[in-house]
Amino acid sequence: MLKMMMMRNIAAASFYCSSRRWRGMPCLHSNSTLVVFDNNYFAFFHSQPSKPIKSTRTQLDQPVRDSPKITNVEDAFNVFDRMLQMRPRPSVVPFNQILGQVAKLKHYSAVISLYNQMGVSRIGHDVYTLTILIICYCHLNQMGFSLSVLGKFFKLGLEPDVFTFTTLIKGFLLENRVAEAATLLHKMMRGGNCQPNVVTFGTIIRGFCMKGNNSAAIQLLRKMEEGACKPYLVVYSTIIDSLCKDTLVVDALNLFSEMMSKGIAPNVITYTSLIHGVCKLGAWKEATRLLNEMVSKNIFPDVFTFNVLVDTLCKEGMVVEAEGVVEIMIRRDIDPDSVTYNSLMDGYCLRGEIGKAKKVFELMLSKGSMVDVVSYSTLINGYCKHKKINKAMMLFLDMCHKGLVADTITYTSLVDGFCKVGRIDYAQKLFSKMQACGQLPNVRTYSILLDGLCKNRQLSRAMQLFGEMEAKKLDIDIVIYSILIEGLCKTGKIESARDLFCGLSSKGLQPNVRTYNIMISGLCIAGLTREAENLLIQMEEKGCSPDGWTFNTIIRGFIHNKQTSRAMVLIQTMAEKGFSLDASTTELIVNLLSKDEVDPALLPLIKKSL
DNA sequence: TTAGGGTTAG
Repeated sequence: MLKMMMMRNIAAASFYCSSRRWRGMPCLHSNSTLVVFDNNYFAFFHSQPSKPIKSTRTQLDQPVRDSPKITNVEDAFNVFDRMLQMRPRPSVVPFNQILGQVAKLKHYSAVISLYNQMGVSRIGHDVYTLTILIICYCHLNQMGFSLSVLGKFFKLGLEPDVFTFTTLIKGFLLENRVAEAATLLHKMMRGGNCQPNVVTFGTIIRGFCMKGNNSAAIQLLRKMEEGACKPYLVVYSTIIDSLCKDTLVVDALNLFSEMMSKGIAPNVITYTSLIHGVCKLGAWKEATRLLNEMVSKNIFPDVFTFNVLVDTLCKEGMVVEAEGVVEIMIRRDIDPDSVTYNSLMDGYCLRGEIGKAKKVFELMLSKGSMVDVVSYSTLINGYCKHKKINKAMMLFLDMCHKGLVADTITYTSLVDGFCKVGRIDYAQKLFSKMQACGQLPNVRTYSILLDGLCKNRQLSRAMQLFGEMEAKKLDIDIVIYSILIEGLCKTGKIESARDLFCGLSSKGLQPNVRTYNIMISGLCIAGLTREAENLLIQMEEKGCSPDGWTFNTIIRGFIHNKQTSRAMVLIQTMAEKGFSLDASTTELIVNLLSKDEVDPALLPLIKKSL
């Protein structure tokens, strides 16, 4: 209902956005028309001032000395070449500016290439050049090279500054090298002439957040508050975002209030994190409130905010509504980007509407350089999920021809696709190929291949793969154990399955409802219905609520083991808990009724449970 | 001219 309310607001807002009145008036919030629905005000879509008209002048039309804003790598290389041909040569500063702008576009390898060209053309380096180079190596997870650039500083008699060290700390944290990051921080603090600043501490706080250690992040925030290096918006926003990602939205909102009470004003990034957090919890009313609140402060949603809305709607199956949001973006002169379209494609794939997803993909292709690895992976995943492995492989080859590098997620989707069509040998080959191509399988990849092997009754290979995961010290989760327990149960190895199940707590893992259901099903198949029923009691005692599947499995177990009266007792319990008989259990009961094996007095109960 | 926060895929 709340979702529908939100969508009606969006739809209403869309109407006003397209009206002549709105288009002619880049209005302020105070002048805007409010869209009212159940006391919610959804004004932001038609209160945001229009963006200025884009200049048609290309980057190359502008003189180098104006420090042109680079918007793509091709322009960067062109401007760079022109500068190299200039006589006298420009100083190192404009070269640094180009390197910096390309780094901001996240084309780190291109920066390294430009840097090498500077060396060939005998253009000197300074602290800026080398720091930008370190940034690039850090983002490419090549800390070894970053540290060798640090060596260049000393060789050239240059002194690294707080920017250099902060970047190196970030690089260490990105590679999970926490101890080295801490050592560098302590060296800075002891050194005297290059003290860490608010960005350094912000970087460390983000490192804690990335590791899921919100309490350490908050502890450091408190220390900053006590000291001279006061936290500001970015630091608070970092923690607010991390709390939202961990679904600790109440804590995030409390920190948000605390931040504002200290006079620190939020911006669109802070609000987008909060909106994302509440959307993930399905708290649409709260999302609407936050959207209206930000607009009331003249903070307007940007492409990130809209993408959060589009993606959440798509994940909820509301792709038509998501398309509506995209239309609103376009009217608001906010260009949908590849993230927007990738979310839409995934939304269509989730609904099984691959044709529509393909149309979005073709639209992206027609727009030029919009299709990326995620776009291909999304569509590949859509085909794989619907057992169209040949189409998925065609796309995979196409992306390789275009020079796009398939990542772990792309390969994982394809491994899943091959497993789904029973071509387990191909799945295993692809699993090896991805590693040969430098893409490491993660826990998800392993879980998919393990499941494929178990479902194809290749249990010994599955156990071998599990051993590989243990040897690699991967973070083996309950999903992996559930797959193995199911594989053991289905091959009649109930003892081994029971051992694995009972050993979960010693590994610090809690079975979830799926794990219980698998074990209960295994016990029923083995005729151990009493033990299955005990497990039902045990799971409830441990706070894991059974679902309809749990009850139906045990009821079928009772019927198969000719324990009809016990089945009827459980049907009663199930009905009291609000669950129904599923199709296969119903079929068994109808069969019993036809053979007069059920007391007619129980008929009303059975009817009630259907 | 260099460092820190928000969006997508399994």
